Formats: sequence, C-alpha cells, structure tokens
Amino acid sequence: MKAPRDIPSDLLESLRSLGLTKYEALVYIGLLRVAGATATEIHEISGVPRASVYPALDRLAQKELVSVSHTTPKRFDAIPPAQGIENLMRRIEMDAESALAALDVFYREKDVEYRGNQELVWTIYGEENIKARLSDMFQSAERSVEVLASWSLLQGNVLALLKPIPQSVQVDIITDSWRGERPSRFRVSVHPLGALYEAHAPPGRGLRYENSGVFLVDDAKALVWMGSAGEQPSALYSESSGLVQFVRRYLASVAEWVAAASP
Amino acid sequence: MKAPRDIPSDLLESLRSLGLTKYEALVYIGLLRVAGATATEIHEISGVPRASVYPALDRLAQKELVSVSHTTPKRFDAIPPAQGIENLMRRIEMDAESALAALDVFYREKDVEYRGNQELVWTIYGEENIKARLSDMFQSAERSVEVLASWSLLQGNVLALLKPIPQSVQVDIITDSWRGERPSRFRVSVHPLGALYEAHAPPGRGLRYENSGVFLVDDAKALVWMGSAGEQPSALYSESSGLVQFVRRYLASVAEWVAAASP
DNA sequence: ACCTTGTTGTTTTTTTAGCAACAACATTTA
DNA sequence: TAAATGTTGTTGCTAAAAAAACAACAAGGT
Repeated sequence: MKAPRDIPSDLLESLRSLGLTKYEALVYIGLLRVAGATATEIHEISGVPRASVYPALDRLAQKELVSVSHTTPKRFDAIPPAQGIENLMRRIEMDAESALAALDVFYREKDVEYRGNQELVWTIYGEENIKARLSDMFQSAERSVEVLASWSLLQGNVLALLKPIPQSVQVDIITDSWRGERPSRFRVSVHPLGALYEAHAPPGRGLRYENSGVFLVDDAKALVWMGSAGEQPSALYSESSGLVQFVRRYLASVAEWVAAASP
Repeated sequence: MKAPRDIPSDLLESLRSLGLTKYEALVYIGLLRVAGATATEIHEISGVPRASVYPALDRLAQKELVSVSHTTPKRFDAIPPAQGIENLMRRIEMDAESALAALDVFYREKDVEYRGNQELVWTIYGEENIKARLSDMFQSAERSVEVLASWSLLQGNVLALLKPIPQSVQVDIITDSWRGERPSRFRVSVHPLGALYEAHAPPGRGLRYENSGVFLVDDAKALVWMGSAGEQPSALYSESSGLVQFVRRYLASVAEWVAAASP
C-alpha cells in the first residue's frame, strides 16, 4: 500500500484554475498512481475521506477524466494526463468563445461619453495590455515617435511594434546598447544610461533600470513602462497635458545630456 | 443613467470557469458598457454593492482586465473583451502546462498491478476519450476488426481511426448508408438498420439509433458506443469474455440477418 | 452643512471539506 | 449453516472556507 504522499500545493492551484476542486484533484492524482483502483484504495492513497471519494469520482466522470468499471466493487481508472487536461481545456476554450461572443455584444453598445478622456492618466496592468496600448499609439502616429528604453525592453517587446510606422513619421530612439544591425529607418542613439537612471531612482527601490521605458507620440500621447523585475509590469498612459509635458521635458533633457556626452 | 440590465447566467458561468467570481464578472461587463466609469457608476450599472466594487476592481486589475486612472475620483476602464479573454486564457494555459508536467511524473510511476484487468467492463465518458480508446483498439488489431455503426458515427468519428489498420487485418463494416466512394480496403455491407435498432430499443428511451455503434477487435476486445442524442456520449469497453461473447454473437446475428435480407 | 469616495469591519449565504452512521452485501469463522 | 465480521456505496449532518451583501465612517470636495 502507498502513503498519501504530499501533493505540491501549486499543482492543486493549477488544477483548481482548470475547474477542479481540491478533492477532485487529489482523487485524480491518486488514480494516476494506481490504475484501476477501488474507492477505498483511492481513499487510502489520496487521503480524501472515503465518503467524499464517491461524489468526487462522479464529478470527475462528468468531466471526462475517469472511466468506471462495472464490477463490484466498482473500479476506476484515470484518463492519461495529456488527454485529460486536453478534455478540460476544450471545455474552458468553449466557454471562452461563448463568453467572448456575449461580451462583444455589450462592448459594441459602449457609451464613449467623451468625458474629457484626454485629461486622465491611466494605469495599465500586464505586458500584453501595455503592448496593445503601445501598438495603438504607434499606429496613430502622424509626425513623431520618441522612445527612451532599455535595450532588453526594446528588443523583447517594442521593436516589433515600431515596424508598421510609416516613413513619414520621424522615429527617435535612445537606448543603452544595441545588438544586431542598426536600422537606418530610425534615428538611434546609443549611450550607457545606467548613471542616469540611478540618479533618479535609488538602487533597490523605484524604477529598476532593466525593464523600463518612456514613449511619446506626436508630443501628445505618453506612456511610461514600469517593469518591476520579475513581477507583473504596469504602465502609465496619458494624453493629458500634465503627463505629456513632463515626459516631453524629460526626453528633451535626456537627449541633450546624451548629445553632450557623446558628440 | 442605465439600468442594471440582466446578465444571462450562462455568461456568468462561462466567466466563472475562466476564473472570475460573479462580482468580478458583473463589474467587468458593466465597465464594458460605460468606458471610464467611477466606482459608483459601476455600482449603479452592474448592481454590485458599492463597497464590493472596489475589491472586485482590484482583482480585475491583477488579472489584467481593467486599467485605472489617477484622478479623483478614480476612473476605470475595461480592456476590450478579445484582449481580456486572451489574457485570462494565457494564464489558464500556463496552469495547464505546468499541471500536465507535474501529473506526468505521477503517471509514469503508475502501478500496473495486473488485476485481471481483462475481466472488467469499463464505462468511458466523453467523445474524445472514447475515440482514444477506439484508436488504441484498432492499433492493436492483429487479425480482425468488426464494426457495426450508424453512418453518422462512422463518418464523423470512426473512419479516420480505421485508416492506420494494416492490410493484414480483415476489416468488416456494417452500416445503414454510405456516402462518398466505397473504399475497397474494407468489406462494407450497407443495409437500412432502422428496424433492427428499433426492435431492441423502444423509441424515446434507450439506444438512439443515430449515434451508436459496436466494435470488436480480434474477437477479444469489444466497445459499445452509446450516443444519447445531444448529451455527452459514453461507451462500454471490455476484454472480458462476458461482454466479448455477447458482442460476438450480436454481430454474428446481425451479419446473418443482413446477408439474408440483401443477398 | 452636506454629499461622495474610498475603506474597514461584520453578517449572511454558498460552496467545499470533513465526519458519523447505516443498510446491503460479501467474507470469514464457528 | 448461522453467526460474526468486514467492506461498499449511501445519506445526512457539521465545520471550514470563500463569496456575497450590508453597515458604518473618516477624508475630502462642493
């Protein structure tokens, strides 16, 4: 017989986000280990109270994760993980699709209600959301795009978004290093910016250098990317004169400083 | 101002399976409708108690579904549904991946513990699981494969699985109709089986004709596919002599009956 | 002086987890 | 074979956790 071996709690968390309860997860894991077990055996190996094993198994069967034998006592078997998780994901994806369809209906009725929208400063959470907003900004550019960003951020997230910008728009980039070929399309200025950032943010706190950047489009839309190392990144976005002014001056002064340091 | 319009509960269900609570879902939907609303406005449009709007918004921000403005009062905005749902799915898919990796570790340690496994009759739930099992059966075939199934089932689910069967295996198929070219690879026998099925199952109850089938491999492995129209299909599978004998006789008698009716 | 926002507790409800007891049947023991 | 014992599958009930709903209030704005 086997011990009710400890299950890493982040596995239980992952399975929960796939729609399983703790007991369902434990029972399924138990079944993966024994193959064709009875309810009592599952109880022993999983640590789930025997009486709770039955309802858990019922739900697992509904979710297409276990098969049931017609013997007495009943025996149960787990669908292999790859197939099982695929079964769960299929359901979730169907939910995602129908939810998306339904949500789009609401979204289309949206009241824009021009609330002096341009006066606001927004905080945007999550890399994808920030990239989406940046992409919108760049696509709306008519005259100028100014970028001040660490190379890692540029390389990983920004450069691809800059590509669709038309020739008629002047693109200035200031960064701390550049690997690979230097595109002639952009006006690139490379300079070690470490000192600059450290002057503004005390080490350890505040903006870490690695993944931050400042973006300005047509002197009218500004975005500040703040990547707190490891954690979820966030950004400030605004079309308000306040933040835009600040960013304009900041970029100007950095550009000046860089020009002075490397003629 | 807008009424706290009714939200279809299956939308809330779908969003719940994507990891949102009822309040989170209602707040998000509310935000989709107004664009840049204050907490109080969200409260009014969504029907969520005002005090509960704030924690819900916090969690939505963590989940990358809303942005926040830095005004007083704060204003909030929803990420568009397509992007938002993609953000949710990304997390879930990551969970699925890591869960799969962890589960596979357990799965590999599996005790086979030959429990006279071939004595059991298993119930398998879900189309994908049944197809996986059928595929295994067919791939293990060494001499014969016998199929009795409605055309819709054959066409939709089974035919593809029959392809990889080697030439050396004799494949017999009985079905009620056949559209498209008749493959010479298989010994196909087409006959309207309606009468047969109705004789066995009273109309309304029991096996519906449309999506059912019987499969036998090497006279040793049998699977009975039961498709209760619309609902989740299930199947019986066995290598036990009991069910196999039954299926053998059943198939034999049907084959005989068909042969007699259409010489 | 009054209203609104953002926040903090507290209560109620729902869901999940855990436990106790039992009838039906199967297995052993006398 | 009959009593004793054990196991399985259920049912119902209690406890804990999570979510929902409400009450109250300080801070600031009008």
